[in-house]
Amino acid sequence: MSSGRRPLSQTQERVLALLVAAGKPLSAYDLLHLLRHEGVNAPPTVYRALDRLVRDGLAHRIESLNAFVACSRPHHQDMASFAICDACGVVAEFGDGELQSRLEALSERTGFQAERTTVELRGRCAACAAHGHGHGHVHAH
Amino acid sequence: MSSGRRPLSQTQERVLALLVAAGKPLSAYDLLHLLRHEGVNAPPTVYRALDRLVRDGLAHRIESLNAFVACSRPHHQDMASFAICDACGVVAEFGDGELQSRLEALSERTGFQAERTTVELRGRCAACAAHGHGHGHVHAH
DNA sequence: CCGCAACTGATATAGTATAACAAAACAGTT
DNA sequence: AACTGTTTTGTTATACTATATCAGTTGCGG
Repeated sequence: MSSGRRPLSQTQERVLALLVAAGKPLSAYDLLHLLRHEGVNAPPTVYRALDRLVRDGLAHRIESLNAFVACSRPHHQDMASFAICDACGVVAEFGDGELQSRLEALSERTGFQAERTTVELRGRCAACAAHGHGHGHVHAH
Repeated sequence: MSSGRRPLSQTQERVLALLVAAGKPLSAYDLLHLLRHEGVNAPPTVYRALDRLVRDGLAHRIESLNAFVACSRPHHQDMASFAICDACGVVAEFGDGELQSRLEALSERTGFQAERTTVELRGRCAACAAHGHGHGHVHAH
């Protein structure tokens, strides 16, 4: 039996590196376009790399954006939550123990067995809220 | 100045009725197929009706499913959270004041101004967890 | 060497969502 | 009734997101 996980493949490394470099969520197709000149031409390749990264906790999927972001706390494997600024696109990842235990308490009460939890706040980060970026929107296109 | 909102249009009523009748999340295209024989032929019609229902708090979007569900507590307008059973497809909506104040406290601390909050638990409801529906999946297609 | 598991390539297709424009419905006002 | 602004709908086209499928490859343990 092999103890540790397999190392990341070339493609997986590249995708992770691009996510880290971006510092913001990228869609699978954003990644695909960035990888075109490196010989990656097909969506499945990107999705498969992302699957692996998400499974290993090195990246997260942001459901409300249909996009992916590098994990900023790869060594923690607790529940991750996200605050997403709709003005500048920055995502802050946070782990909130109290939030987590609150949700676990809810599981106890209701018998619901959670396997995956999504917590996403959409709004304006402190900088953008202060800055008069009151009504902007991020467009990737 | 008109005080109350406009009443729902025919299409909006129909979409809401279908969501209520389903008792589960439906995708926009599920709704579109159900409405074809009533003269609705185009995605935008459905999406526009859904926009209205979501704006008014009569329906919610489930981000992790790309689907929509009727609000089970239309008179509350506080934060809604969802527990989604991946075995039977049932969605339980709950409002959790403590969860909400926890997230508001986080806003205070960080200066992040949340406009919209998504909380979604994916897993198995009590019935399915007990029942040995340990590994099933819901497929609409 | 063999077999297994993971990864990739490639093509096709399915599923989700919006842009843009014209037309009609409706409420409130003059 | 005519005017105005807003909302809704119709319609066409398109963009964006994601997976199915099958064949081929690579790496590693037995």
